[in-house]
Amino acid sequence: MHTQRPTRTPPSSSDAAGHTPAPAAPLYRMLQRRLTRALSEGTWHPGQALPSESALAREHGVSIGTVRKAIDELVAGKILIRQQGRGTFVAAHTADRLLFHFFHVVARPDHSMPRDAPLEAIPRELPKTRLRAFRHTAASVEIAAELSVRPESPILQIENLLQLGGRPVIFDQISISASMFPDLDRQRFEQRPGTIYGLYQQDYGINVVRSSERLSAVACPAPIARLLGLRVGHPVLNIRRIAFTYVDRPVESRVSWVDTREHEYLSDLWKSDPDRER
Amino acid sequence: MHTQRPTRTPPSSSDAAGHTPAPAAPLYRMLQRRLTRALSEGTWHPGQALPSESALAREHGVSIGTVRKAIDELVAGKILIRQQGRGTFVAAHTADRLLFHFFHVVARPDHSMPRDAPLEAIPRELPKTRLRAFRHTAASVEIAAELSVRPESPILQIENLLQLGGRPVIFDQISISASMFPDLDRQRFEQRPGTIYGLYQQDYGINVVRSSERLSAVACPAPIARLLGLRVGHPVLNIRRIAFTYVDRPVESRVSWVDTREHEYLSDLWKSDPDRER
DNA sequence: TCAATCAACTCATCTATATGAATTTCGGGG
DNA sequence: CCCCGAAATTCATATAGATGAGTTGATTGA
Repeated sequence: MHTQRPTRTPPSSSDAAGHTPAPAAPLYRMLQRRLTRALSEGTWHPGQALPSESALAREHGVSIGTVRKAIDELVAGKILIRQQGRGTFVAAHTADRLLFHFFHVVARPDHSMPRDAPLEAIPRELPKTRLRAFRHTAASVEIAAELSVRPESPILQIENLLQLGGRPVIFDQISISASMFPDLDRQRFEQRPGTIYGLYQQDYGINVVRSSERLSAVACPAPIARLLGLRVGHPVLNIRRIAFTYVDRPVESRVSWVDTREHEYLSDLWKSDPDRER
Repeated sequence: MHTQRPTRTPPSSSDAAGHTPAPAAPLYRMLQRRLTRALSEGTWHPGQALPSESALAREHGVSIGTVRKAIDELVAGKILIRQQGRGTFVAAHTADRLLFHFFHVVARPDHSMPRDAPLEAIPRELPKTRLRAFRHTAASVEIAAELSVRPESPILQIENLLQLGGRPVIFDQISISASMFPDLDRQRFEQRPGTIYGLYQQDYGINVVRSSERLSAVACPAPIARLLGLRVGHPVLNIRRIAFTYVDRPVESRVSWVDTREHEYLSDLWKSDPDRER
C-alpha cells in the first residue's frame, strides 16, 4: 500500500514563491532515490545482493512492478546487476567493469583483419600499471574546482605509467581529496588487489558510477615524452576525466596522456544493445 | 550449467542440426524487431507519429505493457520519441539531435566560470559548415571495409570546413556509398535545409541511429593546417566515425580533424539521467 | 559418497485493468 | 472570429496476478 503520499494531488500551498509546485515525483522515482541513498550509505556491499524485489516491494509498500521500474535505471547505469534466479547485486569494480565502462583506450584495429567481424568484438586489454609517484600536495584552482573542494585543500596526487602490449602507452595523473581517503598511503595504494576504483569502493565505500571525459590533442611535454618513449612535442591525446559517485559528487580528477600511434580512444556510444552479455 | 533447453516449449523437432536452439525471443523483442523493420522500411516518416500504444497492442495481439517494453529501448536509443498526450514519434534529425547526440566538440570551459554550474549545462554551439569539395571517386580498401562495400566501389566524398565561434575548427571528410545515395549532387547537398543526417533521412529514408568513433592525436597535415589556420604538424584531434542505420548497417565514414586549442571532445557517457529534458 | 530430484526462491515475461496527466479536437457562447 | 470548456485521445504511473526460466540448496536414493 502506498504510504502517506505527500502531494500528487493539486494543493501544496507549501511552495514558497512562484515556483512551479514540483509535480511530486512518481513513486518509482522516490524509491529509486531511496535505494540510491542506501547505496551511497553502504547499506549493501559491492557484490552483495539487495533484498529481493518482492521484499523491497513489501518493505516500501509498493508493487513489484514499481520496484522493477525503480531498479531499471540503476541496472542500465551498471550500478546494479540483475541476474535471473539469483538476485540483484551491487556492481563491483572488477577488471571487466573497468574495461567495458571506464577504460576507453584500445589497440588500433588491424587492417588486415577480416572486416566482417562485429565491431563490438574489439580486443580489449587490461593495462599493467606502474606507480611513478605518490605525493601529498595542495589542490590547484583547477583541480579544486573539479573536485568541489577549496583551492589549497590537501590532496593526494598519484602518477601511473600504463602499459599495453608490453609497452608504455598512457601516463596518468590522478588527484583525489585527501580528506575523502583518510590514511591512504603509497603502500596501501600499491598493494591493492584489484583496480583503483575497486580500492575506492572496497576500502572507502566510495562507488564510482560515472565519468565524464574531455579530450584534446596536445604536444607531448618532455617528462612524459621520456616515459612514453616519444619525441618531445609529438602529438598525444590528452584526456581530462572526472569520476563521480552517486549524487554526481566528484571523487577523482584524472589527466591522461595517451600515445596514439598504436592505440586509440574508443567512443562507442551505446550500441542499441540487444543485451550484449559479458 | 544451463541444459540445452530445446525451446521455450518442449516440442519443435523443427530445429535442424545441433545448433543452440535459440531460446525463442520474448514477445516484446519480436515486436521490437518488427517495429525496427517497419522503421527501416520507411513505414512511418521522420517526425510522424506511430500508431498509438493501444492500436499497436491490438494490431500485434499483445498487451500494452508488452508494446511499451518493446518501445522502451528504441526511445532510450533516441530512435523514437514519446510524448505524453501526443504520441510516439520517429525522431527527426534536427539540429538539436545532432548537437546532443552526434556532435561532441564543444568550447573549452571558461576557467573563470563559477564551477557550481551543472556540468551538463555546457554551451553547445551548432557549427557553420562550408563545403570545400564534392567529388565522385572510388572506395579505398579502408573506406570500403568501413562501408561494407567492395574496394573501388563508387563513392561520394565530401569535404566540409566547420566553424565554431566564427573561426574554422574542424575539417570533415565524408565518404558515402554512391549507390546508397543515387542522384545526390553538389547542389542538392549544399541546398539541404537541415543537417546532413537530416538529408539522408528526408531524401533517402536512411535514418542514422548510432555512431562509433575512434580518436587519436596526430600531427596536422599541410592542406588541413592551411584551412584551420595552424602550423603544419601542430597536434590535432583525429576522429574516425562510422555512422550506422538500423541493423548496424554502415551508412557513412567520416574522418575529422579538430583544432583543440579552444575546443575539446566531450565524452559524457550517459549521465545517470533523471530525465534530462531537452 | 555421489548424483539425481525436488522444492524454494529469484528475476523475466506477459496480461489486464485502473487512474492520472498532457494534449488535441471540437462545439458552443460571446 | 476568438476564447473557453468539455470530450476524446495519448502516454505515464501503479497495481495485481499468472506463468516461466534460472539458481541454489536440501533431500533422497543407489
